[in-house]
Amino acid sequence: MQDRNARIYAAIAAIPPGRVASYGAIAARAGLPGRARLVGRLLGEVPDGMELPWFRVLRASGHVAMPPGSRGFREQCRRLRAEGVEVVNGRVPLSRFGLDGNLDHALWGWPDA
DNA sequence: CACATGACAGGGG
DNA sequence: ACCCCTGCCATGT
Repeated sequence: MQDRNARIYAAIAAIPPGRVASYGAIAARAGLPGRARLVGRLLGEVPDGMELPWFRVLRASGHVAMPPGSRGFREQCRRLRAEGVEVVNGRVPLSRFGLDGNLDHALWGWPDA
């Protein structure tokens, strides 16, 4: 059970800077296909201080998942732009920055393939 | 124990 | 491209 969370965190930590991934993609890479919601629930409970690139996780549509205008929303957009990711109206062009759905899988440098 | 909720996703209209 | 509905599943009432 706890091991499950660890794998999800690992999947998120593996997203290269300047790129983004969807909740579903993270769940899949963590060996939990179809459990995107689980990933979202976990991100909502990331203990302060835990170092994790949570801001690189978006909806499958490329949208930032938090309520537009909310504190977290702005924080996420800010951090993404800080590393060169383009955010337009709370949305990121997955065609260019997305890790899933493209030919960029080679960039996921983790232990499987 | 039944029911509502949620940082989700995919398919259809 | 947007809205709605359905499938999912852990938590909280």
